[in-house]
Amino acid sequence: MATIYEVSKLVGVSVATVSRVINGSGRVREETRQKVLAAMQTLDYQPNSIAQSLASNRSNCVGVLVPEVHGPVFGAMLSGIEAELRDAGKFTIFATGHNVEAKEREAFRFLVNRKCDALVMHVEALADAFIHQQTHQGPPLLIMNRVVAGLEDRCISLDNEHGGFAATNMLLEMRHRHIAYISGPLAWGDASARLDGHRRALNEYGVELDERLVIESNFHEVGGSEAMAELLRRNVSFSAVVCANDEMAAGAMDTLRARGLRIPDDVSLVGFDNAPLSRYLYPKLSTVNYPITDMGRMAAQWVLENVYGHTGMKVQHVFEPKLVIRASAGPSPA
Amino acid sequence: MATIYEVSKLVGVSVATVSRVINGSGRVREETRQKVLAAMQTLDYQPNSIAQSLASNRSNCVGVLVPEVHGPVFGAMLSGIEAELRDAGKFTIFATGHNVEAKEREAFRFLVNRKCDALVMHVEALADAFIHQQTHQGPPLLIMNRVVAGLEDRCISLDNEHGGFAATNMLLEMRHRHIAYISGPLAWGDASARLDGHRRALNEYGVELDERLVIESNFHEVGGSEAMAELLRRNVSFSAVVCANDEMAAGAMDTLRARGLRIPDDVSLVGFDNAPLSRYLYPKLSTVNYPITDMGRMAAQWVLENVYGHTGMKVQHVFEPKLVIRASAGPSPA
DNA sequence: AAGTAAGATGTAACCGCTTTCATTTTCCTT
DNA sequence: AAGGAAAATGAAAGCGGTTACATCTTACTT
Repeated sequence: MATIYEVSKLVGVSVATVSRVINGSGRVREETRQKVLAAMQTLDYQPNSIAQSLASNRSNCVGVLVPEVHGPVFGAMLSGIEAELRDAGKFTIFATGHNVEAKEREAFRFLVNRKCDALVMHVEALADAFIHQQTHQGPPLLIMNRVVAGLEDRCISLDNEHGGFAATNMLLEMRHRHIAYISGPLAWGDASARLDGHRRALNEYGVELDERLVIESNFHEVGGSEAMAELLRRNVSFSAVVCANDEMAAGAMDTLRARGLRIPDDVSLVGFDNAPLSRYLYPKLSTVNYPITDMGRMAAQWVLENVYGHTGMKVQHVFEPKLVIRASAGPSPA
Repeated sequence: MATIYEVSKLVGVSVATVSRVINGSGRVREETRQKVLAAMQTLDYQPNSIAQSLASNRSNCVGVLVPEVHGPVFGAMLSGIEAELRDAGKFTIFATGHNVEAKEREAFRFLVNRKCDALVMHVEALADAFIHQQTHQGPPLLIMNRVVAGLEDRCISLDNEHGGFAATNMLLEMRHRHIAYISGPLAWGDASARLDGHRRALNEYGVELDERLVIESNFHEVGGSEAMAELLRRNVSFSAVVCANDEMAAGAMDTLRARGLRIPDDVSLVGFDNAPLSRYLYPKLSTVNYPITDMGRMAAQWVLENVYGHTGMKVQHVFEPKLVIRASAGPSPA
């Protein structure tokens, strides 16, 4: 593969000049520029990006740290980030942390080591303190889906509380008054914020929350299924259930159906995330849209603006979730 | 951040020695090694991987070129690749090609440019000729989900024909004789291989294929839905349908339900891929498992063995799909 | 036409590491 | 104790770019 040196020799200029035309930096006479460009063509020259990185101390790589690569949420997020960055000629490297502190730490080091110019992180286990500390060294950090106090301008998140509110509010408007809630792990910020929204909605309607109708689960299908079974076992009547994500709603739906309960005739069901699966369920699941691809794209824009000096990016830090109304929720029979 | 130079100064040896202990290359007296290790600790030294790459002409990056980042198939594949590579301390960079030639070409250049040590590609639009040509230059290529003549040992693929056979065979064993088939774009190798399997199964049972029961669609949900509508319009009776992927099966299911047809009582349905959504459908979809995560992992192992000289990897080039029997297919009513 | 500032280009140090080859040490062998 | 092979280490030349600074050209200005 041709090097910058060969190009410079072919044109009869110094490597500095070639470098200038490659980067559009400094001034080069138009005539020279054309000659260099032509030589690059003939030699099929491509700058060695590793060498560029070493010399310029900039890798053109953005690291993305997610719990998992696949799955509706992270896949979509990665997708948004990659699309936006690649349009800008930047590379995306990723690593997974599985929401386990040790792994998140390791993945973090892994990416920092690679001299990523910035890191977009969706981490659950790493403490705020760790994040704060890292902002004083190493690459700029952008935190997804979590608000770290004092670093709000480096966070992109969903207004989970509002989403939880909207879900429950819709059911209340449909005259449901006995609404169960299957939550995610309350140690996680998003799960507890969603539940807070649920609480507020009930409160605004003057409906008292029956704690027996709230169950903490794990965001997984099986968890939702078991939670629903437990809910039925408690023998406290309810006409609707809010699940803190769609997967748990899928599990809950399974259990309801197995017990011969009809949806939405006997029980209305609302999920959260608007994951692809929500459209595949039968009946199709009413849910709260989580614009994760857009948020990924926004993360990329933040990086482009704050790290690569692009301008004209309008970064939005908090996204409002919107209701997606489908068939799984209907008016209260009572 | 500390450099190798500072470490060498602290210990009082040359950078060459430090480099040797970092890489475990060459011989270093145990005592010296310990001192170097200690110094690395105190300085919190981390080798600059960019510099390592430049000097060693090895980036420790593997490029992955997929049509999309998200979605059940590619997400899972990426996941398998990343997990395996990271355990080996390698980085994964990815880019998307959207099955469009120009984009695949661009993504390819993008990754090659980054000096990836190897490329794992799931491409549809790039011609065999292009791939052949690239094997003579640039990084080693591994092709996913496609068999390029003459490069079989650089391909990892699913035996799609066998999968198609298995799906139809199961229905035949359930005494179905009028089996419709909704195919993917026949220009794509996997789609046509699956249909070939269908043909062979019918043939082995001595059932003649009615061409009116075969429809070419696009692998998408809406396509499956429309294809099913068209199938019903043709007014050729059938008691079962094989869909070349689960998404189309989901669409087909929608249409069937809208027409008041019961599954599997009136029509049995079989999908392909065993994507997550297949479990969410109602009734749960019988399908053919596509072990894509394993295949991704295998791709990574191929790279580790053939590029990074790891040994003991057992690379399997062709994977056998297996039936996943669920509720959407039952015995023929006739 | 001389003086000068801006423009264009070149020189060479440097980025942080790997690796070849030469040199020095160590440890046997006899 | 001398000789020599093997082991350990060091010196220095890259890897392919970027960039500060120096130098040489141009094009004005008066």
